[in-house]
Amino acid sequence: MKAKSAGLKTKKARNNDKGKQTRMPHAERREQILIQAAEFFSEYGLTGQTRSLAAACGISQRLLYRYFPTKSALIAEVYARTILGPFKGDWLICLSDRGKIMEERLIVFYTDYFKVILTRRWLRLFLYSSLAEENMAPNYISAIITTLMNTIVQETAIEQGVTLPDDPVVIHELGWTLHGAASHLAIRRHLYHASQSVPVDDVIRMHVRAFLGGFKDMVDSVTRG
Amino acid sequence: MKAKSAGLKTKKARNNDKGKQTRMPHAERREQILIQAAEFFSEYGLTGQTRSLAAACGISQRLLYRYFPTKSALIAEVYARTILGPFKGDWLICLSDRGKIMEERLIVFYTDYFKVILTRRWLRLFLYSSLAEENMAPNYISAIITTLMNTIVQETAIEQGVTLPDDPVVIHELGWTLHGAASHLAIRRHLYHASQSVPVDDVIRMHVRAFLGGFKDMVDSVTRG
DNA sequence: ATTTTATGTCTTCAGTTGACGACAAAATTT
DNA sequence: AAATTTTGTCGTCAACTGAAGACATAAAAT
Repeated sequence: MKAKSAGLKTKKARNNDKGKQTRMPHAERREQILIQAAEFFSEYGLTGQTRSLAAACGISQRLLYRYFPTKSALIAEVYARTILGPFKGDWLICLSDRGKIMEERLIVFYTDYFKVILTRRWLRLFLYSSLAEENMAPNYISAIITTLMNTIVQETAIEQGVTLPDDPVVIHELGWTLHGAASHLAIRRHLYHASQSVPVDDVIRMHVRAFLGGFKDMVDSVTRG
Repeated sequence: MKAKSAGLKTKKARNNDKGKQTRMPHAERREQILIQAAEFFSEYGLTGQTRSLAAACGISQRLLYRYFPTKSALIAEVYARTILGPFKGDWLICLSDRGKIMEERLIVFYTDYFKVILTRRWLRLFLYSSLAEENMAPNYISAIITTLMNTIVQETAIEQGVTLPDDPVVIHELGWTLHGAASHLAIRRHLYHASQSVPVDDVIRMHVRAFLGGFKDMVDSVTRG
């Protein structure tokens, strides 16, 4: 059952499909494509076809190439926006605010982080990219995450009066305990479709308390062995 | 620079490429393809091409279709073997062995689990599958993981004299704290190429102690709120 | 030794896919 | 209003891709 020459509608006929086929200013159209592309590639992977993407945008496939020289150039820009864009600068400031107890800081931060970063779209795109290119993901975000981990672990250690080991890699690893838990919560919810019956905020609070409650034992574990 | 008609070697000539082109018994060849396919699809994703896979196997593309009716039938079998195959039945027994303290049981289990299940191959294949098909992964493993989580949380609660909430979903979620940490450790190491300088066993021990040390607080967190 | 069967390759096909030349029309400039 | 530029589409190309027909040959059965 092939479509054969069904694509013979006049331009007017096709315009009727969507109501308006108005000509868009450059920046606006580009924006629209980038937004659609983020959604599209995050769902279907980086191997998703340009024709499907164009259809999703309601434009011809050729038009994509007026705005981006190649498919991978488009993907690179989508990645830069979707993955790197949403990181907030003031997260670090909030995490270092000793006016509040660590539990509150962490709960606030991870609740926000989960909502802003760990969305379905972000996660899927991030995973697709990480799987496809060995060091696309890590190179870009490692600096941010490193700082984040350092701040969290250092602040927690200060609050609990714990002495940290010297090795920065170990400190990093300590922070990943909580960060990994949050990340993996997102993977479960967005990718594995785990039960959503327990509210995210509750689970995050649980993880934060487990982290703080187990922090001393954890540090002991790596300092003594 | 195209190969043009470079594929004109006689069969003998091609045989020399690999030394032996011996004819294999059915089961053996099938086995070889499945092993190569697991490696192949885990590296290049489920969209990896049958021609490349055949090349990796050192056989013609056509031959794949003698052993598997379609590409997706091959993938399904690879998935069943690689993802589901390596689960060990006696893990549950070890975890329930009250002759040992929980810390030891958990360390032994997760060290083994990391080595056996959370390999690069397993992880990548699992993620590719999860991304591609909404509920391929969860349906297959959910039963196993559920039992695992229940056992771990229940045994820990007994050892620590903690009363658990009734909601099975919450209990599930408690267990995922540790399980997610281990899984995410694997993601970091195998996918993001994080530093490997701290031995896996040490990190796992750290996570287990953090889990046990924070368990009471965590349960309090979900029972009170 | 001859027939049969299973293993394996070459070749081709129909549909896909990134990319682009050529053309049409709307918006802007002159 | 005419010329120019920009936005947009159609059609096509060459390489790719899953699948399968036709044929060759090694191993096993008769």
